[in-house]
Amino acid sequence: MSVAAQTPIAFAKPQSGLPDLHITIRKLESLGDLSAEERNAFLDLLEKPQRFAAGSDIVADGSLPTESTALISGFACRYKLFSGGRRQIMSLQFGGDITDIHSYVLKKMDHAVGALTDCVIARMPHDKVRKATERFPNLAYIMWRDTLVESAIFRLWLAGVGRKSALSRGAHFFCEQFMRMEAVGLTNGNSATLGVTQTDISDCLGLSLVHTNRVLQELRGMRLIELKSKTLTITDWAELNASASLILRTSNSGARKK
Amino acid sequence: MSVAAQTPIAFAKPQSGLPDLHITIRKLESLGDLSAEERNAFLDLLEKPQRFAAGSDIVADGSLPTESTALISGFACRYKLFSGGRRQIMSLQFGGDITDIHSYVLKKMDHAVGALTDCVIARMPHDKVRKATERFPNLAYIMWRDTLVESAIFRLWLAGVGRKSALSRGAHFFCEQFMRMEAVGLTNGNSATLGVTQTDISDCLGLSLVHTNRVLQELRGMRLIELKSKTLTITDWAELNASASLILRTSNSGARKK
DNA sequence: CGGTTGTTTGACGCAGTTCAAGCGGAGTGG
DNA sequence: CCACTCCGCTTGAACTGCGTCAAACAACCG
Repeated sequence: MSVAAQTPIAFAKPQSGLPDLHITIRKLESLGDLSAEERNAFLDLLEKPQRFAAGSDIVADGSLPTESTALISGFACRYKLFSGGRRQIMSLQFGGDITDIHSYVLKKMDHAVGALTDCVIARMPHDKVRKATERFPNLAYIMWRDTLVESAIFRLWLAGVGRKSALSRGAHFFCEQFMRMEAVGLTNGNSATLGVTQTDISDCLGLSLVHTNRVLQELRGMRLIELKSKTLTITDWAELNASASLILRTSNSGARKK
Repeated sequence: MSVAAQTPIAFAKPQSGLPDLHITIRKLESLGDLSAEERNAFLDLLEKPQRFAAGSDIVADGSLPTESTALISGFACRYKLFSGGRRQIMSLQFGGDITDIHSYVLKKMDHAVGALTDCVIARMPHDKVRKATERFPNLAYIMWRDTLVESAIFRLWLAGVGRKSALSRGAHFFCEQFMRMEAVGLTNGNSATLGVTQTDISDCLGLSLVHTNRVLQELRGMRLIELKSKTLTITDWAELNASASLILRTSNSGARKK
């Protein structure tokens, strides 16, 4: 994850095998309505797709990008690396996610974006973004919305890591990923391809790998999910949801009882 | 914290004892430059200040506010309440903070904002916000920046709760609050008034009250901070900072060692 | 000065971590 | 087609940071 193994393949060849850029539009339209003009303006922002190898950084921590990035296919994550190699993943990203509008507004990255699987991305130069949002304020508004939704997800994760049991967090994680993937058409019935390892999941949940494995086994044992060879199936949505909000972890938190 | 004890005092009397609304401008200007026109336009958004009693909700979880809120004085927090009375605080807020531009963009609150001490707030009706941001796009841009900075803070907290020891988290917490308060002029040398209880801090850190108390004692014992009767003094800034990034908690996280 | 809210201390328990080792599948080279 | 090697998954056993329980103390306030 430390070495950027960027592979800016020149896609002279036709779109063969290349995922559809329109997944970004599906994502934006899940946040608000777009006119045909706005759709085209957004697609015009996207430059020629590039491939990134699993394990490489798409955006480095501390960098000052001059472009934002849309993820077209594959799985990436926002993460922060600590001394001793400890990693906390702050969000999972997949097709349609814009991985760093932040850099357009905040300039400097306070975390890295890494490819968990092989990824295809499309860059969006900041100056083109500025022009487009000036011409179509609604685009800026929808991107703002996007960052706020992500912010809400951070709050949920924070609350979970802070106050929920490992099992609840796991249940929540699968609910969330499945719903987000469904919104951009990456699911198939009750199943979806979740191309991440248990190691990655443990860094999402703030758990050790060993304990994450045990949580997964418990969720499987409860017949709430199936997860093998990267295929996630939600077996019992209602119960999974219920487990996600259960707080098994005890804590004499200070919230006033009254 | 559950019952809204709003006290919309009619401030017919002069501003006597009322804190200065300009603290909101200091906050915004810490994020970007404002023209005199923009400053005035923003101040015009603010309605007559209201008082909220400690323990009451300024914005309720799940509500659909038609106004955003600027905190003028006092301490508030974003929080989420779980079954069994467990609470996770997602951020501390004080003078100058805009507690819910979210509601302007996202409509529905996914968390509550509660007053930890007596507070004075000023509402900003959404329709006035819309007009002002249409007229002054830079205002919208700066508010977007504000939400993104907050988002970055959420990520830091998440990483801390997920992967750092209790002591590190505590050290980080005091660093962050002090720096943020300094940015709006709420500090006095190395000291600041932090009007929150240890119970509140424990819900920020995702720790139990008892353990939070022990962390505080350790930080005091290390001569990094002093904290009594609501006055926080940073005794050794460099060491406090160093402790904040130390990861004492062990974890066989999956981040690739290589 | 009594009631209420916030802080501190001690003893004990457990959820989750660490250490260590074995297993299976997928590639890769001979 | 087998041998070798990663890499990811699983399991067991011991350990510990932090939570829970319980109780006393301190500070504030009308």
